[in-house]
Amino acid sequence: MSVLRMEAQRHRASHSPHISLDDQALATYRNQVTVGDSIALMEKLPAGSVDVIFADPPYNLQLQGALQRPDQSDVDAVDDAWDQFDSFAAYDAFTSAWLLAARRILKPNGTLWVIGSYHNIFRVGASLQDLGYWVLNDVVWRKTNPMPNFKGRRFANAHETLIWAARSEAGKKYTFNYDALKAANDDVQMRSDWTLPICTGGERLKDDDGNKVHPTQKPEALLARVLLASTKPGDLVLDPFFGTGTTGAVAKKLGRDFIGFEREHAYADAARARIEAVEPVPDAAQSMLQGKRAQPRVPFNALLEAGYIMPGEELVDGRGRHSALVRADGTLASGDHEGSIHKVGALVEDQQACNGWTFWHTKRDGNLVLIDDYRAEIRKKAV
Amino acid sequence: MSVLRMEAQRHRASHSPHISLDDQALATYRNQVTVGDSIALMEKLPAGSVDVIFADPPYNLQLQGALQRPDQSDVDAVDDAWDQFDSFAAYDAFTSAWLLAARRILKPNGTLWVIGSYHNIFRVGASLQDLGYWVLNDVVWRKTNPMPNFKGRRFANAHETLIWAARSEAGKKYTFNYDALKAANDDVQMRSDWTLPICTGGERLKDDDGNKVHPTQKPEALLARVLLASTKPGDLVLDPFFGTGTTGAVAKKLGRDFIGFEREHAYADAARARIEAVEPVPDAAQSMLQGKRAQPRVPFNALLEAGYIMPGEELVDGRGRHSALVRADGTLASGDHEGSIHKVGALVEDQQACNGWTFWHTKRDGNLVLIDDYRAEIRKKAV
DNA sequence: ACGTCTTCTGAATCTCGGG
DNA sequence: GCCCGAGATTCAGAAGACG
Repeated sequence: MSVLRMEAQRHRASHSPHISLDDQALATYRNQVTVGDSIALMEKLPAGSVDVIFADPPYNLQLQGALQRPDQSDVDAVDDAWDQFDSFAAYDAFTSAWLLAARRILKPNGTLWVIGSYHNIFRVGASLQDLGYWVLNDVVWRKTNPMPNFKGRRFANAHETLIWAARSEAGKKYTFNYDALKAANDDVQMRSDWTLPICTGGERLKDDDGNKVHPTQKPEALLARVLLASTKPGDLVLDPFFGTGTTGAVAKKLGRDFIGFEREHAYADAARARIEAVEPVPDAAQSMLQGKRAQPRVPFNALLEAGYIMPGEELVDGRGRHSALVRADGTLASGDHEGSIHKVGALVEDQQACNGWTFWHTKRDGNLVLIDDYRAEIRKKAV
Repeated sequence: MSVLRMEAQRHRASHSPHISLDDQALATYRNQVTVGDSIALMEKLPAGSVDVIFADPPYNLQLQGALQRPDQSDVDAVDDAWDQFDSFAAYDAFTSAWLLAARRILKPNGTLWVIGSYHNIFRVGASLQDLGYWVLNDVVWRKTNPMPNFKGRRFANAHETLIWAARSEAGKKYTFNYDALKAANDDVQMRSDWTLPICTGGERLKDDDGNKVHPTQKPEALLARVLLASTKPGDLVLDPFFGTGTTGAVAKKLGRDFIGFEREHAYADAARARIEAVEPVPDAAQSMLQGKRAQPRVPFNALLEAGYIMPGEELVDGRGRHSALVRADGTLASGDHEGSIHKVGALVEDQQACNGWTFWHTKRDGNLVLIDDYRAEIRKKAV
């Protein structure tokens, strides 16, 4: 919505006797960032007035002590007060309350998005099902550059989960721009897993000291997919945990209206300044949707999983001077040496490094087959 | 476990008075597929007897007999909110019941895997958190070849979610083969998103008419990753919803023991035949890459005792910025600082911590030799 | 200007054995 | 259960430093 349209609407709302109280309430908050408690503010909005709600609620991370990287530097933890809850019960009560308030103001065919991690997303998902929302998809945001697991005790937490739900099972006429998404995705229908980098670089809001303004700012590309998938131009999008306003910035860029509720003045101020600077671009949709088509990484264990190589098989180098046993865990063993295809290659050759892909071969019908050839085949299939 | 070992164990269990009742119960079910109700069967197993549980529970709310109302009446397929809540409640009761039974038989440091989709995974996740399980990761199985969304009204459902949880927050010594996974993944740590094809082709069990035996047979590669990540060879893995026995087939192939519980005779029969045909990988290929944490500890003193380092000698760091005197008692002294190789390393570097093994060097013929190299030699001899 | 090397950082429930 | 001390642990990408 243009600034002119915004002004005109607010003018009507406050001056015309023909405008209902409901419309006035909506106009008060439309394209504004309002500081306050989300639930109390949502209760001021008329029922059935919002097309889409995007919510990035506190995750209830329950972090224990400090965490250090292997180089001894400190990890900047999300230790803010707003993420602290006494118990799962307290978190559930909070979750049900805001989901209930959100449901009242959603249009009958409106949809809700919530993002979370394993700390909270099961609570959120169960709550919204209990309240009558109808899950349409869970969507996985795969991070290209997640924070690693520094202590090597778990899988690297490389994704977050979004739930996309209709207001109710009856709300079957929700907006889903299937064809636009498909066209932007090289004519393949959009899947439930989205591969996107986290928010860094120039997009990340920093204060004067160079510190990040918000600990969990989401990338605009993520919000762009959400809005382009589930809203039409001119639709009204509410974000009850507005933070630094990624939802508002993307909404403005894509010609959608937004309502932002945020408890912290500092975040709200940053969001206002940020959105003010956003220029709506007519063709933003196309550019924002294009995902990167990186060559998929195929690790050695994919060859075992695909059946190209069997555990217990022997690999040899091109000149037949070295051999190694393929173990079921996807590692090699050769004499005293064990490790990845690269490490064992380096060890048997007594070199610092070795590209195992172009070093090791299988024996097939008396011929040597480079394992890199299998990788190429897997890549071909994976597209 | 070999067939011979299996037979021997069952023989002992039934004939020797020295075998406890608990051991007898375990031996009865070990490497067997047992038909019956999972919960009732789990209650027959001794507490704390299972290393890992993998569960692929039913989630179809309407069609499962287990999900009848308490009065045995069928849940009606009407879609009003009350009935929805009713069926969720029934599903939650079922979920809590099997998760509780599973938790009793898990070893204190055992872990649980559950796989599901957005229909049920939020219920499962919330339930297991409520019961005291401690979530370690949620893992996303990205399907390379998912079924498309035919109606074009949602995103293609291209993934399923696994939850990996410890029995409790206290169970910190769960098995996680970090180093093996990393080596098999081209020396990059394994992430929480796994890209694998669905179960098709020759792996998919078909009946005589060419129809698939089980509607949701999981790929063996998925189970292989689960077991390679969280079990050791010889561990005992329970699958309470065994289906056509992917868990058992992979367990046998990788040298793990399994217990399979399945309600349907047809699935159990198919699973038995399938597992019977499985050939375990050779023993040598079953051994897994062990990381540094698994290696025996070598005190610094051992280097002095073995004559690699002499008391009175000087150690230096790699960049030649610090030096320390080796004292006869195996401690270092550097300026005002004294203590272990680690403590003095940290003190001279003004860091919180330091791995002395990879910090200090001896000077030999003008070259620096890392003291960790001496440790490696001692470890090699100790074998 | 250009390429290379170094430094920094991101929603994180992040060690383990012995006394 | 607690406390203490040994010693193990990171990937991608942006930005800055340096030659």
